[in-house]
Amino acid sequence: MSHMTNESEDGVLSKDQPGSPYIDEGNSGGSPGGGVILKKGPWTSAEDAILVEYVKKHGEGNWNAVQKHSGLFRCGKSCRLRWANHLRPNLKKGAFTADEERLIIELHAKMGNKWARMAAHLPGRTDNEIKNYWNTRIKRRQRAGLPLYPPEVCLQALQEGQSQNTGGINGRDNGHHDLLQTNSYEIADVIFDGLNNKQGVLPCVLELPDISASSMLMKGLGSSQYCSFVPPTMHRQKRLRESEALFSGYDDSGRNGLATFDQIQDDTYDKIARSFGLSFPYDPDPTTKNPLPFGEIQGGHSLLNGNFSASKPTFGAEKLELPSLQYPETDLGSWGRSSSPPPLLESVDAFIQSPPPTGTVQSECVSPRSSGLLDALLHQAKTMSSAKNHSSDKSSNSSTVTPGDLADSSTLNLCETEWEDYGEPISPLGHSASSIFSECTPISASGSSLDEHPPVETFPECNVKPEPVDQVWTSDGEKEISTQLDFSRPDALLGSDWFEQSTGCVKDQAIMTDAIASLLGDDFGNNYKLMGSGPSTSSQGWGFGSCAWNNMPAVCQMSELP
DNA sequence: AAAAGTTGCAACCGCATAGAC
DNA sequence: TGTCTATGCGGTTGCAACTTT
Repeated sequence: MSHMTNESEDGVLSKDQPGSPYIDEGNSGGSPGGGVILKKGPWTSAEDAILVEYVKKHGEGNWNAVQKHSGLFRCGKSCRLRWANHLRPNLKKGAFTADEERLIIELHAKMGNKWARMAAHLPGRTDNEIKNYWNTRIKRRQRAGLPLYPPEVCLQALQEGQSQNTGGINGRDNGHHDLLQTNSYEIADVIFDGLNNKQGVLPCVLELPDISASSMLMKGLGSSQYCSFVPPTMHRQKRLRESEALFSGYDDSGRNGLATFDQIQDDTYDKIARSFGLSFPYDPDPTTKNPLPFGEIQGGHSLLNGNFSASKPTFGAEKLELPSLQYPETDLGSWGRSSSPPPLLESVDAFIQSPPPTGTVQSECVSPRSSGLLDALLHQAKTMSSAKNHSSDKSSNSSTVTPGDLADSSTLNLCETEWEDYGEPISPLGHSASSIFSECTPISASGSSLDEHPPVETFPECNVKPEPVDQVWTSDGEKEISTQLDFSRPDALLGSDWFEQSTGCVKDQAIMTDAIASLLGDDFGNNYKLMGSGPSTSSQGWGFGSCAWNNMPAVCQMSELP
């Protein structure tokens, strides 16, 4: 959309008209004091022409000289912005393509709000354009109750992160190169997206002295972006429309599964979520209360702008980084090469192999602040795993509470408090992340698949009544997910072949199980009892897993023990 | 049909930072 | 070392277009 409404009014000062700068009456601004009054507001085509001409002659840069030499009454900053965002040659106009969208998502998962860096990967696109797109996307997805990142992105980050363990710290440098070839938004998108969003579970956010990962969680997962419910005040019709719009945003024939799944996920949400007994804003019952999702900041404008405003209170977090996987070129000394993303997992692995002395857990587990959300989650999960392992080792010998324990406890207490604060002591879902991960392989190995009913496990305390979903997803007639899937058993999904294929869960199960188990920690388990069952490695824990692995079908349910 | 509300985008501002001088 | 300039970024605003009431 253009704001060039004053085409007749050039808004430029002819070089032979010194001393009488044009000031757009409707957009007058500039500095009233001393010197030239600079024009603000929309650029006119005449101004554009002047700027283009100037750049042709003098090249880019030295923008403050533009005003002096061209007669443009625009500040250098404005000139630079105009040039960079609109006049620069080779700029790509029009809507983002599917591949570009996917790339943006992927890049954002890795970089966070590093728009310029993202733009570098998108030839012809500007940082501002990407930022606007992202903010718009966030708004749409929030309103539609969708997660910010497609699960595939999370999983890819996960896999990449883990591959770093063996592939070296440069493993992710090339992460974006194959983004455009990524064509794997498959059913997991539906399932995970749906589960994630509708469950709106983020009861627990780790709060470590180092705010990196936790802040990301606070601002990312903790925000409605990740645990988003549509505000209850939104009209259903509007939400539906927005969902349609959202879907249409991915609607592009020939596109991969991302479009397909995004297109149907709202319906799928309904089905899946209802099968979990979830209540979410689509509930037509006006009496239904939709408590704010965890992390939802009431009135938080930051949520709308999608930038996770650090200035907004987020569970007490201070000025925070965004939920990004930012890995600036600087400040990576401890991580090795500056050009590489922080080798989270290497570090964690090393950490696990060489547990720090008690009491140094947190300080030694400083999350690379430059890392992104997903990496941060990984990092935190594994860090906690290591910490827990260590502390549990110690606890076998002594009941001494270590600082690390204290941190965990406080964190978990926080979680508990937040559960209570939000008046939702019961997770809408019914399985623990740990159990999910722990069951991943066995179920797969035992042949549980989407084509068969998973064994109906007993969930003695489970409030969720399984409800068969008629059809989860159908795509081009090739991959039809069984209608018999018991979504109260997300492990059925996890154990399925497609899940294994799409997530690589089995491969990394041991690591993840351990990490998640730690996240679900024993401390937390003291307060909450896992409602699910299964050979969980941390059967008494709850909570963070389903949030940290927001895009995992971590299905948890908890109830507060007396 | 009109008013009110919403959305998307261009553009701006303030601040932080890097690099040149 | 300090200053200046360019750049990047988060946040915000204004407005036309669009949608809803």
